[in-house]
Amino acid sequence: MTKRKTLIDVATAAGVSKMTASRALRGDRDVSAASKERVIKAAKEIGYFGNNLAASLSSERSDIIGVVVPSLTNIVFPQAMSGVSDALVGTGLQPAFGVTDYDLDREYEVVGRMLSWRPAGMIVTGVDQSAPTRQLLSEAGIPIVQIMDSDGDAIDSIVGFSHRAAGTEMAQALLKKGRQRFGYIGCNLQSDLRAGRRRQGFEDALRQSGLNFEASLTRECLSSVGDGRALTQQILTENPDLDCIYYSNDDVAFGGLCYCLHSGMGVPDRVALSGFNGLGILQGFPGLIATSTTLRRDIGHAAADIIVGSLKAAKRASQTIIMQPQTLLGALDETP
Amino acid sequence: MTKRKTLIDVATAAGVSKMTASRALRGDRDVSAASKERVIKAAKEIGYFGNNLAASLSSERSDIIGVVVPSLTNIVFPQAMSGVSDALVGTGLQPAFGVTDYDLDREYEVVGRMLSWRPAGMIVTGVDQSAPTRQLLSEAGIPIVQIMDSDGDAIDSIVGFSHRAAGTEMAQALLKKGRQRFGYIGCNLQSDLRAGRRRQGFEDALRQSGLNFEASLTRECLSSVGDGRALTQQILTENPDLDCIYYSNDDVAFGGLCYCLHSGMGVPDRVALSGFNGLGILQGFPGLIATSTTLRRDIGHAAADIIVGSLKAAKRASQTIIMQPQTLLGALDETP
DNA sequence: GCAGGTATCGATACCGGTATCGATACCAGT
DNA sequence: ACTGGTATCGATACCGGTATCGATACCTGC
Repeated sequence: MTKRKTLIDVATAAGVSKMTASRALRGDRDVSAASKERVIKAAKEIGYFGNNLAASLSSERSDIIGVVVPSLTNIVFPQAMSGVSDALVGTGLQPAFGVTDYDLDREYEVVGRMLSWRPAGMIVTGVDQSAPTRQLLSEAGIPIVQIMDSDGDAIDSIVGFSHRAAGTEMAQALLKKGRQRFGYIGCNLQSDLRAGRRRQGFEDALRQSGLNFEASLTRECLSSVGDGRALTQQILTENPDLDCIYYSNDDVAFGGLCYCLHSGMGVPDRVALSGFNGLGILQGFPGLIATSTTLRRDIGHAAADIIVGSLKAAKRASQTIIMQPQTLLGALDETP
Repeated sequence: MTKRKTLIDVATAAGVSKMTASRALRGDRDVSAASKERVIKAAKEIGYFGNNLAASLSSERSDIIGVVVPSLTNIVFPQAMSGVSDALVGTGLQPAFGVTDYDLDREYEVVGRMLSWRPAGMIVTGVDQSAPTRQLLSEAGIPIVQIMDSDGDAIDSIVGFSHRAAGTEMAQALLKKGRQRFGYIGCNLQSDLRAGRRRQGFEDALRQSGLNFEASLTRECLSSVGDGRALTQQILTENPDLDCIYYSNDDVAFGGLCYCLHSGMGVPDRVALSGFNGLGILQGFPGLIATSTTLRRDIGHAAADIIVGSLKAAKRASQTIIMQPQTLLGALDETP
């Protein structure tokens, strides 16, 4: 490969100093229109693309926004990332994504490595960071936004909602519809603390009515839909009297719905199914699964906006934005 | 915020020069065990996390692997990213993801910006890059791997398969099962060139048997499952004689299955449905949709391995790995 | 005791940009 | 003609690390 082009090559080609070339390319002032044009033309001709490393090192700032998510295989996180990505288009900022696999030590590692690229801001998922991670973030001196969850202490800003409250609200809605015998099915609860909080919130509401889950199956899962189907078969076989099942999320609930449809069990009359997220998959059988719709894209978008805003304002303005999930009962709503 | 710690702070704290500190932290040779220990201890105490910008600028290399995908909302790409991410754990390399939204100009932009971080390697999706993008990549002097598609010219290495062949194979399998009246339903074909190639391959096989699609509905979609359901209703209403529908992918096909189950149409006896990817969602109704299973995670993993390997070997060894999809007919296989 | 080798360390020169400030040229106003 | 101001540009000093090479100390064998 040929040596990579540097700013000096551009400057030489344009017949100016590298400083003038630098200014011209960045649209800085103090450059005549004529030089500017010559430099830009020269840069294009020799195929110059700059070196962010040097630029950021020198200017003590980069245009990277670090985004840390626990998983890529749960579609809600890519959707949130998508919102971030969209919000940053045209701002000159660029997202960089990192994955933690729901592991707090990995998260520390990933955050540390990201910070060492001196990003302009960071977006991290959830509020359950370890103490060292929180310290890293809060000492970084850049805007930090925690997303997807508001059941905890803020490092700086938060865009999310209370999973606990979402669980409670869903339980209350189902109770109001006369459901009494509840089962719970969950996947990956070890690591997914937010799903655990939803369950807790749900349980709280049940207890307030003197009830509790009559059965509960939790398991580390691979295929959410397939496992949801299998676990639903198991729970309904072992507990044929259940009239409502709360799932850790929509994927698993949808698997349950597939089982019920396949075995001819009436949904939601005979047994009501309730998930979480309002995923697109539910459109396969509209209204049959009660869910809480969460605005993942909007959350990602809003988080990015906070960072863009506080970079422009050149000051940290911590804020907390709650994007309340909406409880949708679907067909269940039409029953008395 | 307090001034960020630099290597000099660590060196001072440990009572050595910054050069010795640098060597100690990187595990370089030429450092006594005693100094090494003191430096590492000092670094931990003052919370030093390095500055990748300076390190990479100076050493002319970074530990970033750039990964460019067209979309985050189509689950197959996050799955491939996941494979990359896994493969890089423990290698000291770090993935950085970029999104193009299926836009060739955005792709050029994203690739250019990534390259200006001087990554150690790049993984890009597909083989349909624009000429300028290809030039950027091939001149970067780093290992490049194109993934997910082998129907085109390689820049360097390729890990993928022929979508065209996959379409052909599926059509042949369905023809062999006696299907004769085919419909096609596709979402987002404008941008998803690979889905288009599958359709072409499928059509090729039909023509060889003197057949063709009797009906075809394509549309830019939002919710694949929901749109698949609606489009299937439409195509079957307008063409009640179809005995097989090929979809652009499994999501859309699954929506179609939901419609058929809901309206009591026998699948696959009355009408066979065929998708692509072997998604987990199919486990909701195992075997009812014929599909081609693609190894997204493995593709991502293999691509990352190629880069890791060629970095270790310090030479570019272009290779092409074909991970052939497997055509699964499911329940259809049990019909004569 | 001395030559030659090895282990350890630090001074110095970069890497490729940007910030800063001074130099130069040119203009208008008096 | 001279002064003061503005527009344009370049020399220089960094940013925070790493590569290189020379310096020093210590050890070994004869």
